[in-house]
Amino acid sequence: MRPSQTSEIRKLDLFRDMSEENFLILTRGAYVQTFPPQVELISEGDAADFLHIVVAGGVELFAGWNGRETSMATLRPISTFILAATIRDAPYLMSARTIEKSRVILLPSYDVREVFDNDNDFARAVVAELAQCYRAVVKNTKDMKLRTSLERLANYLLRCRAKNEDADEFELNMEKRRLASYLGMTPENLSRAIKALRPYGVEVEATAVRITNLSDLEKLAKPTPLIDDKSL
Amino acid sequence: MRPSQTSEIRKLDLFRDMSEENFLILTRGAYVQTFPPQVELISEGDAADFLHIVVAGGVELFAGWNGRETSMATLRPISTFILAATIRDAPYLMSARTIEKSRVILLPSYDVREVFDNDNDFARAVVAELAQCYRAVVKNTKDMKLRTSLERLANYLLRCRAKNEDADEFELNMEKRRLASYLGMTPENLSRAIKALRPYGVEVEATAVRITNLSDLEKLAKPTPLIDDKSL
DNA sequence: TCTGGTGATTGATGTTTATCAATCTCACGT
DNA sequence: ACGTGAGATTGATAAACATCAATCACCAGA
Repeated sequence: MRPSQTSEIRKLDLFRDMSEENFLILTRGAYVQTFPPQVELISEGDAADFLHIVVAGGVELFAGWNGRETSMATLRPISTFILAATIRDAPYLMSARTIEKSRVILLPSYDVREVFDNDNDFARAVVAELAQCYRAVVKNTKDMKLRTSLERLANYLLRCRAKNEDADEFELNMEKRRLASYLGMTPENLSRAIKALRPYGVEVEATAVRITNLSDLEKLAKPTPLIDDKSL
Repeated sequence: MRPSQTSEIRKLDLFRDMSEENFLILTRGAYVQTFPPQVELISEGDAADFLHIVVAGGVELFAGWNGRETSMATLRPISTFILAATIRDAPYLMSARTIEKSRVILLPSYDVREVFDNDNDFARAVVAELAQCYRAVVKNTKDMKLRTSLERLANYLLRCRAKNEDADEFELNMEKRRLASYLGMTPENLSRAIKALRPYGVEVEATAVRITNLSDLEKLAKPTPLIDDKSL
C-alpha cells in the first residue's frame, strides 16, 4: 500500500489524532480498489472482514428481507461504513453497493481491532463516530414513524437545501427510485408526492429542484433539529 | 450516595472493568430516585445532564413531532439510557417516562465524560455499548421498512417467546397501546392483527399469549437473525 | 357493591399507500 | 438518426392502515 493512496483518509475525525505508527499498522494491510457502478461490495450476513471507506464515487447501504429491499443510506466521500460490525466482529446488518464508479479503501478488521485495543485516542474517536451514527439512525426512525411520506419528502428537500448552503435551486444527488426507497415509499408514490408539493412552491424537473416558496414548504414540513439537523 | 445503592450497577458491562477509584468518581455525585408511574424523566431537546440507569421498574423511550407520538423502546432493569447524548454532550433525541413505579440512578454527565476521558477501559466499554445500540436501531429500521404490521407483530411475538426461554406461553410485558405504538400501528390495528394471527396458532387473552402452532407462525413471520436476533 | 375511568375491542368509513399496467422520456450505443 | 432499455410518470384499482364512534371489560377507589 503506497502511503499516497491512504493519506487522504488521514484527515477523517476517526484517524486524525492517531500516531503515525498506529496509522501504518492500520493501513499496512489495506487495499485500495476502484469499482464500477452497481457492484455489491458487501452482503448483509457476511462476516465483517474489512472496514470500508469510500474515497470517491458513492455507495448505497441497503437491506433486504423476504424478497423486498430498502435503501438505508447513501454515503459520499469521505465516509467510513460498517464500523460497528467491524468493532464487534459481528456480521454486517446491511449490504453495500456502488452507485457509480467508486474508489474504496478496505482496512482489515483484524488490524482495526488491534489498533482499537492499543490506541486510546482511536478508541475515543470510535465512540464519537458511533454515537453520531446511532443518533442519525434514531432521527431516521423518528422521521419514519412520525411523518407521512409527503412530510418526509418535504423535510428531505429542506435538508438538501441546507446541505447546499441554503440555495433554493439544487440537484437531487440520487435516482428517484433510490430516493423513494430511502424515504420508505414506492417510485410511483414519490412521483405523486412531488406533484403534491407544487402548491407549496416546489418545482422538480428531472433531478433539478427549485424551491419558490420556502415559508409555505416549511409550514408543511415543520422541520425540527431533533430530526432534521445532521450535526446535532 | 451510599455505595449500597449504586453497587448493583457495578455488574453492568459498562462498569464491570472499571477501577474502584473511577467508579467512585462516577457515583460520588449520583442520585438514586424512585418515581411513580407516568413521570417524564427527560424530554427530547433537553441538555443531557445525566446518564440514566433503570434499576427497578420500567422506562419507555418515546418521541414526538407535530402532535404525534411514538414509542421507541421499553427499558427494563438494569439498563442505561441516552448514553450517546451524554457522551456527545448533545440534546436528548428521545423523551423518557416511567411506565410503573421505578428506581433510577442518575450519573452526572460531567462525571461520565471525565471518567470517559481518563479511563481507557471505560471508553472501550462505551464503544461496545454504543455499537450494540446502533445495531439494535438498524435492525428496528429494517423491521419497520421491510415488513407489514402483521409481520412485525408475528416476529415480535417470536422474539418474546425466545426471551422467555422458548416457552410457548408467556405474558406481554407492556400495555397493548404501547406495543402498538412501538410496532408502528394504532391500537385498533393491533387488535385486528392479533385476531388475524389466530389462524397461525396464536391465542391472546388480555396479556397472556399462547403459541399453539410454532411452525405456521414462523412460516408467516420468516424471522431472520439479521433483524430479530438481539445478541447479534 | 357500585361506579368512574382507562384501555381494549369492534364495526363503519375514509385516507394513504402499494400494485399493476400502460405509456412516456431520455441517454446511450450502433 | 434510429432503436433500445431503464427509469419516470400516469391512471386505475386494490390492499393496508388510520380514524371515528360506539360499546365492552376491568379494576381501583368511594
